[in-house]
Amino acid sequence: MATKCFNCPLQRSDVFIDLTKDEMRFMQNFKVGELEVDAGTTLLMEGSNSPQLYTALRGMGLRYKTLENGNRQVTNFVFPGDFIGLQAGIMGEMQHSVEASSSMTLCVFDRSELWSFFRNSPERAFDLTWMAAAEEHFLGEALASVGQRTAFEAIAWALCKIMLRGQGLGLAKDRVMPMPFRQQDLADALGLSLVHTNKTLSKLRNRQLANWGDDMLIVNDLGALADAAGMTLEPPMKRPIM
Amino acid sequence: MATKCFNCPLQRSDVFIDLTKDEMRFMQNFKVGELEVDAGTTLLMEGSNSPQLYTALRGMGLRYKTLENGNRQVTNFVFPGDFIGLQAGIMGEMQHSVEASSSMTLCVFDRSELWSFFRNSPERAFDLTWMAAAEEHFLGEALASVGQRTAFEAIAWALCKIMLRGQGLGLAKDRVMPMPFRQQDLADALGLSLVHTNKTLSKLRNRQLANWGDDMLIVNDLGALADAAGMTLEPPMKRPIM
DNA sequence: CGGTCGATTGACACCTTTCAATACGGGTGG
DNA sequence: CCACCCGTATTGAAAGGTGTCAATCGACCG
Repeated sequence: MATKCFNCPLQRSDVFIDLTKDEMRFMQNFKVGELEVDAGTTLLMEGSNSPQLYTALRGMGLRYKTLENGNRQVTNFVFPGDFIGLQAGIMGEMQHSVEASSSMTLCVFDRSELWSFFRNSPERAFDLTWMAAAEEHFLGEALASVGQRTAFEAIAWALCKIMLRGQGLGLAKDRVMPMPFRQQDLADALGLSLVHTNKTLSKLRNRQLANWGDDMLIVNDLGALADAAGMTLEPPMKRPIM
Repeated sequence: MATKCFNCPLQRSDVFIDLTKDEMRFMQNFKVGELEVDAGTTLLMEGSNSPQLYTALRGMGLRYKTLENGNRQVTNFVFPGDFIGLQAGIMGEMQHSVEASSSMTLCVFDRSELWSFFRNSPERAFDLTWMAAAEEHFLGEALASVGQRTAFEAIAWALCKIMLRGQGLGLAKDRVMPMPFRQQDLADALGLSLVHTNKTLSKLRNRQLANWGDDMLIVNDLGALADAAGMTLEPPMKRPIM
């Protein structure tokens, strides 16, 4: 039985902007169902023209591109509240693939209705643009990390970002949060080799900055980790949710 | 004397979607003036909350972020038709700086009017989202280049991208186009050192793939350059213009 | 004509990749 | 119940791409 929007568990998290009653009704109308997938499932393929859009409700995943030479670039990690398929909705087709890293629950929307956002709900249309701009912002930061940071700093940066998102969503209990990704995923996100990623992770572990293993990430001192990354900790902005 | 929108020189280029008469009127109303700047001028600063938005009419520039350690990451090059300030308009403040690399002419809009796009012109609001999604797409590609390509491939990729944009805009006459950037700019865009960038550029020159010097970029065989980059040449999508 | 900025080049250090091998846990079939 | 296999994590050694340091050069400019 699909969750009703006015009962959306994500709305309880305070990182999301509360929907008005009108918006809630509008979204409920837009929602066509719910999807449960196993870990490893590909949700959207690069180049696909999916008729469906999703909002992640539970679980985690990855966005990635595959290059001509077969290399893979992970462009972002997917967390609850993330909107999936915006590019397909706006530009016609996905520019990257999306895959589930853990089992996931997703809210399913009908892409053909996307236009009605712009016609009938300027606020929701604005939120859509906000999300695209936020993703642009994140990719800019990721680019700066991959381009300008050392492997050690980059990995610290990534783990810090992930922990911050987990905390905002209430996924992190007592400095520990689930992290169902593989080391290869992180390596592909930062443009590093698997071997070097592994060795750098153990260096972070030795220095007691971060401990990732058994699908769990433990960070005792987020400030120290941020220092190691050469970044400044900023409270995440409140964001809209679809 | 400011250019009138219905006389916009960019509309003559066929990479841009034609504006309808209504949209043209709407934009003309939104436009508050024209700005002429010298090379080296900073148009927007990271963190700033500028009351003005721009569309580049002539000239080129760069978008970049500055890291805590002082390193600079160039996130994109600015060409005519690019919209500048969208992030400030949507998210409240700029997440990157924008600087002119050559002298530039810019169309100036009033940021406070941005909301009227969503309220009064769903089509224009959609185009705004389209642009944000396109920038997201580009940053994903750039991330993949920096992360997964060798220095040689990455530079070939970047020069190829630049040449393609120049051709689309009619800036490239007979395989030659103006390129007012410094080698340091390209190095900062690709996460490479200046020295290595310089040596790689001369390698491209020796192999007759690309010749960049004296603010001019010459590419005789774009296909060969794309091959060297390990990328597939795709005709650029038609895009909206603000 | 000295001074600055960008481009160029050589030598050397080192961070990161690649290659290879081992270990460990979970699933599967005999 | 136990071999066997597969995916993932881990570790060591060696090769190599890229960064850093330093010096030179040409063009432009006050």
